[in-house]
Amino acid sequence: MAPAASTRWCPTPEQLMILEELYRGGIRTPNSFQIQKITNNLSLYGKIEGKNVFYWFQNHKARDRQKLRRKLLIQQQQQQIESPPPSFVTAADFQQLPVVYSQAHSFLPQGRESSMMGCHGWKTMDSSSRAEMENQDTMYGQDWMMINGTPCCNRPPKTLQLFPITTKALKDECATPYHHFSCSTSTSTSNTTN
Amino acid sequence: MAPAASTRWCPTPEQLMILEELYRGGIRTPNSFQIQKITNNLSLYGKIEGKNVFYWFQNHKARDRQKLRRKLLIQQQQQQIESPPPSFVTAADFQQLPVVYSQAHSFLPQGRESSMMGCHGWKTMDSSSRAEMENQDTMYGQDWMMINGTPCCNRPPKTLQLFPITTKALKDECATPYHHFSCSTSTSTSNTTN
DNA sequence: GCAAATTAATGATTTATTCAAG
DNA sequence: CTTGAATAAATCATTAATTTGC
Repeated sequence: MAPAASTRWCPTPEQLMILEELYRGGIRTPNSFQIQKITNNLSLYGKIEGKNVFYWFQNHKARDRQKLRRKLLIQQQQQQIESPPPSFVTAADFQQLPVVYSQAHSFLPQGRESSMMGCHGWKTMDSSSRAEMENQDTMYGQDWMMINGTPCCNRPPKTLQLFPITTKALKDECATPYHHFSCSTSTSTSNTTN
Repeated sequence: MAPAASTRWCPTPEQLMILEELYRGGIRTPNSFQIQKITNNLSLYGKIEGKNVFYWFQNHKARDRQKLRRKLLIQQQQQQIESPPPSFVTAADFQQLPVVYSQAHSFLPQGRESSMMGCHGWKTMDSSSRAEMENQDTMYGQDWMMINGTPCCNRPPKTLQLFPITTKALKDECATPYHHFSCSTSTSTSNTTN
């Protein structure tokens, strides 16, 4: 019997160490280029794919936030113990550390995570790197795309041979995606009927 | 000045029609293969990328659910008007149309959307197609990956030339992803230190 | 010591929200 | 207002730690 290869990525200590350093360095939501590079580099230390890197940052960021939220909640509760609540609610109650994020975030300003971004270690970088990094953050990878909760590369869509007018055949094809799967990358982007 | 090409995908009527038919046909969360095929096919009718297809199904499904939820809420409210609430809660209250989905779904059985799946048009397909389709639903695309909320393809990670031991250079590289970006696809998957 | 049983971490997916173009 | 795009939160699922009884 085969070793039944592990179904999920298991980061090596080296990989983890580097990822954490990058995180501490301020990287939160790496774009396609960054992920590709990180993946390439980390592959020196063990098998790894881009999606592993993507998920790692996603999860790490989320669980950091979560940890912080809990901490704030506890602090809040502590405060409530120290100073018993007033007999009725005052405006001041809403100017304190505000409830749970999941309840409060709909009130937050503009930027999705403007308050979260860059609260770690930016200062440890020289300003030029930082500038480039921030520039990166406002860029979105436009040549990558996400699929099924799994992503995929944006190769110029290749037209299938024999695509029928009716959608019947398409449905069938989608039901049995194993057949007819070719991979040539001809650049026939002839349609711009947009 | 260039026409400043539209920043987001604008589906053509044909594309929309096909997507909707596929949706009615039961497709909800197409996997990588399906998305690739659909994309290829739809590209006959206008420019389109895989992520457009991905997002389309994502949004369509979500907004369908949303619509349904609202409908149920209204129904519920109607019922409350017709028959005024009992003086206290009875078991029967929990056997009726159950509150808002977002509140109720944590009580649902196993499958993530077992109740949601297949409530549209499965019966319009012959059983063999349906079987294949359902089989598909349990499969995950393993050769695609997601990036930045954008995905990317799983080319075997190519090791960079000159990757330093320290992460300093990696950080810099990630900050300036424009340089040193090469695209050869050598299959050097030599690491399995898992 | 050492497995089976529990629990904690964390990788992977899906769903809910939000932003913003048109 | 509708809807494409993107991100955050919630959830699932597997692996690692840890505990427990022997």
